[in-house]
Amino acid sequence: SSHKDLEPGEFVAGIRWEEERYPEGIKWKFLEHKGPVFAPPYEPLPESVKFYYDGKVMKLSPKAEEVATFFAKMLDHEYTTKEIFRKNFFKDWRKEMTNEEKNIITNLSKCDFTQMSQYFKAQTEARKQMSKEEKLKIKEENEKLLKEYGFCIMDNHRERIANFKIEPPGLFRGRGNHPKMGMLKRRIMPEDIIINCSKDAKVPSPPTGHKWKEVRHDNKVTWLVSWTENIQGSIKYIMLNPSSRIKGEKDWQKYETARRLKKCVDKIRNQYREDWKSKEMKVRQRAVALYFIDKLALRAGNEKEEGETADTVGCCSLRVEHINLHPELDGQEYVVEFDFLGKDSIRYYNKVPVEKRVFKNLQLFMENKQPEDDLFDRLNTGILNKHLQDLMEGLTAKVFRTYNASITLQQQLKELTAPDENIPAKILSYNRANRAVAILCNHQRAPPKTFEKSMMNLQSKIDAKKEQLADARRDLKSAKADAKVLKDAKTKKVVESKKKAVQRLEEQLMKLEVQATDREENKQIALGTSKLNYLDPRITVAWCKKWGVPIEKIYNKTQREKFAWAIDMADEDYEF
DNA sequence: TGATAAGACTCAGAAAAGTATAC
DNA sequence: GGTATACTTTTCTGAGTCTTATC
Repeated sequence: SSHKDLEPGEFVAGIRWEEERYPEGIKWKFLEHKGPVFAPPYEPLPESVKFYYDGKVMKLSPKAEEVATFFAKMLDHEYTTKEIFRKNFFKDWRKEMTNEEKNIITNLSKCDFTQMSQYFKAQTEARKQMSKEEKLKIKEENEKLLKEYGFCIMDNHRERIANFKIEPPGLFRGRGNHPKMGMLKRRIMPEDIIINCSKDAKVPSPPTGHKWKEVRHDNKVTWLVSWTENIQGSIKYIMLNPSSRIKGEKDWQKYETARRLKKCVDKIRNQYREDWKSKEMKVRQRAVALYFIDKLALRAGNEKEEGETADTVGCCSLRVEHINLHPELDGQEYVVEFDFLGKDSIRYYNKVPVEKRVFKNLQLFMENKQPEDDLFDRLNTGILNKHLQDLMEGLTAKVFRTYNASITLQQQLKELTAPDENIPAKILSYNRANRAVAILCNHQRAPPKTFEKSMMNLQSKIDAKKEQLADARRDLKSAKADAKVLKDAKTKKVVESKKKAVQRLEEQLMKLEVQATDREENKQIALGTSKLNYLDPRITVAWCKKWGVPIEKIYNKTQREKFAWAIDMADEDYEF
């Protein structure tokens, strides 16, 4: 099928993600589902598991006990030692205590949760030791639950729901230095739940003895269920899986917007370079910020309410303290040194040579400011995006990330793929291209705990393989010598088989070495996020087709489901 | 009407669960 | 051939972006 140049939503018979157009803003006509699955009720601890306060056994009321178990389960984790975590936890825990408990338990440090903690560890261990039959039984129950609650009907399709289970109560763990860490995430009840479905659908029934907060029929949104969470007061949603029509189509649209940017990006770049010279400070700031977003793939950087979240920034919210200007550094002129915490408190550290004009502008923006002042004091994401909207319909700051990620993949694949390499080497090239994007987008991960060890294991495998290969070569050599003397069919055959053995070992060795390189280069880099969210999957599909690499080598089952639209659509000459 | 808050959606890495491989 | 370990996939839910509603 060659309909690669269709616009999103354009009609092609028989292909589900191109099936139907809706009027502006309408997301569906029919929606029916069974509602959410609630967290299992709290099971009180056995009598034998004791809690001690100030060295003395103390029986806790069920509510206080439940919250105590949340803490006990996290005892091994670093954040139970953090001041803020402990303070927040203790404050919320006390709210769940009876008056009597409140009078006794006044100091968290005097609480001894070790028995609880050991009890849960033993339970985890027991779960691992379960018999095959018991494990199978649990698996079957999960499948039954998925079958009943994990799907919905949206228009003419049965679609997988992403998160049909309600988040269980527990202690909030933010990322980085979150001021609310340790607070109690309360149990969500049917009375908190808003159900969204179509008027002609069967409304899901709430658990016996309960009522929904509300049932609404809003086909301008895609969610099925929502509730308000108690830590930040924000709304949580149950939505569809990425394999669904509604998500797939949106994903496609995202990449089409990025492709439209490709057509006008040169013009936009010229424009912001002009704007570096503007008389208006606001315009200059906008132009420098946009330059960063384009060149460095920074996020937009919305304002955040102070004290409500970890202190992280994006481009527009950068502060003076986050950059350092070096007129000269390591033989390069006009270097900007970035050091700040971005989304999820992941550190962004980069030394970037910039154009003189950008450098001079930054000096100007920083004049007479304190470290904690905004670098771009005349700019925010609203102003920036409004400007971008004028440059291209649908253009916002994040489109630059998508565009630069995808174009980088395409370029890198072109550059790195050697036509006569074998499949494993091709896959290494793909991973390297993917890695270039992950580095651009600053997608990092904590090095795996067993990284050093697993590297050493791999190295010893390589060494062993090298020895095998040396042996095989020696054998081949002596077989050849024999053949030279004897010249009979039998010895010739032996030479052939020894040759094959050497070849096979060479291939195996090469595969291992490739694996080692790949793993080493990947130590602190997370490839998943870019693969899933930034790279136009059609580039990958085309590359696989062009070089005969099976798509399964690049995308696993879930990823193939998510990118089904692209796998169907792109042929080998697709260009982003 | 424009600033702000609420709402809806995408994107994020850690951890748990599942599977393959080594021993 | 069974079990421990390593590696991969899935789940989880927090943290962003951007749009829409509200005062």
